[in-house]
Amino acid sequence: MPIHNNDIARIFEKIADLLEIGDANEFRVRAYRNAARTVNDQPQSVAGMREQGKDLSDLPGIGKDLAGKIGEIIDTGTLEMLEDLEKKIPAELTDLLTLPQLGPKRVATIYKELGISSLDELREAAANQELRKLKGFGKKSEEKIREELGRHTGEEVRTKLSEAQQIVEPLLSYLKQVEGVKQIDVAGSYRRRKETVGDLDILASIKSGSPVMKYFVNYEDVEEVLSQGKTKSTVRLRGGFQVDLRVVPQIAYGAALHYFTGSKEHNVAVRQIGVKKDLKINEYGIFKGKDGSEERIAGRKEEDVFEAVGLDYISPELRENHGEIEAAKNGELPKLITLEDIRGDLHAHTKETDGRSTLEEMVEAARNLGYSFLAITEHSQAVTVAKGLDPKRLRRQIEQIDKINDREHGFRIFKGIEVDILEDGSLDLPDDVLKELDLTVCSVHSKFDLSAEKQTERVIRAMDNPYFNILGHPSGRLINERRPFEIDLEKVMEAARERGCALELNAHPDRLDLTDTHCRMAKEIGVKIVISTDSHYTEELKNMRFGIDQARRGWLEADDVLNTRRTADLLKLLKRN
DNA sequence: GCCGTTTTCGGCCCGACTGTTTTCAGTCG
Repeated sequence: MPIHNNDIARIFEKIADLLEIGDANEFRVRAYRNAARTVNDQPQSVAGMREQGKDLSDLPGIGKDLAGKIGEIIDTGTLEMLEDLEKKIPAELTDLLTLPQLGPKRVATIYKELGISSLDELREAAANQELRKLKGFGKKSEEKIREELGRHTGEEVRTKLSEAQQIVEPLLSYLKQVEGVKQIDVAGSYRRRKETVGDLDILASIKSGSPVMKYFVNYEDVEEVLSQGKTKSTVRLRGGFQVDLRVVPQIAYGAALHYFTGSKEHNVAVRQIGVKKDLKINEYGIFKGKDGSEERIAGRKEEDVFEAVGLDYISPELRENHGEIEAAKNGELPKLITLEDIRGDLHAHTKETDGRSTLEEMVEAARNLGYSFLAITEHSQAVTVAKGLDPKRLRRQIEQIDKINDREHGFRIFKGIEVDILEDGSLDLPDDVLKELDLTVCSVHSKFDLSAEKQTERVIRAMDNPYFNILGHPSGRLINERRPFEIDLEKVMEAARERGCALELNAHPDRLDLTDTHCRMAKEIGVKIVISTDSHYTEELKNMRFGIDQARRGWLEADDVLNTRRTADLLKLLKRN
């Protein structure tokens, strides 16, 4: 069985949890967590890297010891150290850590004093009022734990960015209207435009006496106030979404915005540079000098933070400590793509198949977005549930588009198709109809369960067809719903570059397929990307924004993306020889 | 357990809020 990066990461996380419950050195614990993150963030399989003879201890936070442990996991599927740990501390105890209120210290107490190691036992003990007798616990803690056990599902839920946006926007405009609110922003992973967000961090600066905290905890969607202070409150909204509001003085707003935007790893790295320059950086500003004689030197603007440590301004999307700090130091940050760079959309459906808008409506909507082109790419015949097009119906659509194009000025409808890649790697429509099109989006919609080797072969064989232009939603994943299918995207990207094919970054917020790390891999390999919405009705064309977010997280520039080109240049690029 | 132009030992980011305390530990981000 191949060992995936997240198999390794999970083992390291488990070790970190168990070590922490066992009261190990906190930095040793952190080393395991860092390693888990590093491994998870690799776009390539770490097992594959090792097979190619790469030295894993070159990876950040992986030293000789952890490189050896990774090797052991790859070879044996497990780790002796973990098994030894589990002999001393029940592995189940880590389930208890998933409850808010319970950290390693209290879990250890519960285990030592009451012999409890599972959620069920904990539920019983809470019901029998045994927890409140423990040192460091009381009636309130016990009640909270009981409550949390009631709602506990066992799985971490991260909300899709698009859903978070629907929650944030009304809340933000509500808070903006409160008297004395000067500045307000959403920070955290939402501001970094991560594809999913855990909870929301809102930051505000106010005139003294502003009742913003009171308004916040009384917002109509608040289900429970989890904590409330002068500068920080936390609430849970109906539906379970957790929101923090932090209030900081205007003079520290920039420092706080940087601090709360994160990521944590990025912040730590920036602070470390600060420490070397004898600077203390926290959410209140940037301070020079030793304890006791500190002098604030900046913090009003976010730019101040970067300037103080000698870095170019780093866009929130890049702040993951994935090399952006080094790039900023050397003036080598990418000039990230923006929504304004996009000249059109290359993946859209209409009523003719499974869409909900007509061709004319889609074209009008695209024009209203300021686009110069829109590709109509219906499903092909294999996708029967979507009434996919056979050659005859596709030819009829081609004629229809030609007619509209004849009377359109300054706008071009591209004749396209989203053609299925069949199991044997052939395309679902014959070449003699594909050659009449401006472009093809080629997608896998069936046989998701092939081995990585077979799936990779299937897709690359499809690319051998000279009419293959763009690989649609390359991994097939649906966020929180369907895992990506097994495929070696590195090989696929190399094959695509050699053949002059592009990969789609599907901008639909449920897909966002490619991931940010894969976008970056594409850039490094030198294969071009197309950002498309896969719209099924006019309103969805606006999802381009989420694709741009993801592309920026993947370090993409306008030049890396084909649908930033002028119509004529793009048509030329799409012709393969 | 990692890391290094303060380099092989000794650091490793730092503050708010809560509950249980009676001056602070634990949790969280």
